[in-house]
Amino acid sequence: MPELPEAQTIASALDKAIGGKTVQGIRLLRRDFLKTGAPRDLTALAGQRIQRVFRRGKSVVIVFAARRVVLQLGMSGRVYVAAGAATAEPLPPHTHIVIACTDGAEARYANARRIASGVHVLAADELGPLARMGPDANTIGRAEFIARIRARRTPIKAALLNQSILAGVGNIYADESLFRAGIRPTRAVTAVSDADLARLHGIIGRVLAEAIAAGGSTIKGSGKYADPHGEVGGFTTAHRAYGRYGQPCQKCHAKLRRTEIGGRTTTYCPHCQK
DNA sequence: AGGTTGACCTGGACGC
DNA sequence: TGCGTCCAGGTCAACC
Repeated sequence: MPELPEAQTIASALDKAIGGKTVQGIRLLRRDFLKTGAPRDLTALAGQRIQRVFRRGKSVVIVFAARRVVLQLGMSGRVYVAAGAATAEPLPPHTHIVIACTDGAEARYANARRIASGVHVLAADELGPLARMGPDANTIGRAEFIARIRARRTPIKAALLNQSILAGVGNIYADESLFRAGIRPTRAVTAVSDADLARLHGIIGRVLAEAIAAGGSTIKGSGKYADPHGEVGGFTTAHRAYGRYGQPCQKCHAKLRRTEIGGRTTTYCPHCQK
């Protein structure tokens, strides 16, 4: 499930592969993935130059002079790049958009599931789904982080997952950050001190930075993530909480517990996380 | 208005 | 081996 580090890895690879290049043609293979804009808005990008590709929250944004194309990856979104002879290879399953550049490079957006996924073709000054996003979780300042979290009256984990408060944190990095901070995910924001929020802010920044450096996390099973070159994420082995319920805590050896917050499976250590 | 819940979707893991 | 069942979860809409 691509969260900020996985989206960052994809956006960086895509920027390197097609940034600055001119589009020869764009194919839309499955129309119902287009959430904003018309199919012809997309195909009309032929001949246009891709200025750059960047990440915002968990989304990948492809920038043209007069348009932006936002790829929401959802749970199972993947992007592949191919160049030269590789473009002759069959398209990966569930490929919905193919962007071919004049030099032969190709970017392919695939997505097996339609959950929380979609493509938005926006005007250059239009934000679309980006308008609802709070600041990126890896660059937000400490004071603003504390103020935005403080404004809520929910469990701390629900606040971290809320993209309008903070963009980019999903289930994996919420569980991992709260484990490292020793804060129980169910604890109300009102019961978390400023000092703990300040510490959590630093930990989230470090966890995301480490995950980006490792190329993200790959979870076995549905929507198995890999970067545009097929490399799986290296951060998975660093997981200490996510997906480890029933296994011993790596700090205290207590059995990790599972609960549910906002409909998401949540794993925590009943001893280390208060 | 903020908080919470459920729908959406389908591949893969797991059990018999 | 093959079938059935369950689980995963980001986003949005709807409701409280």
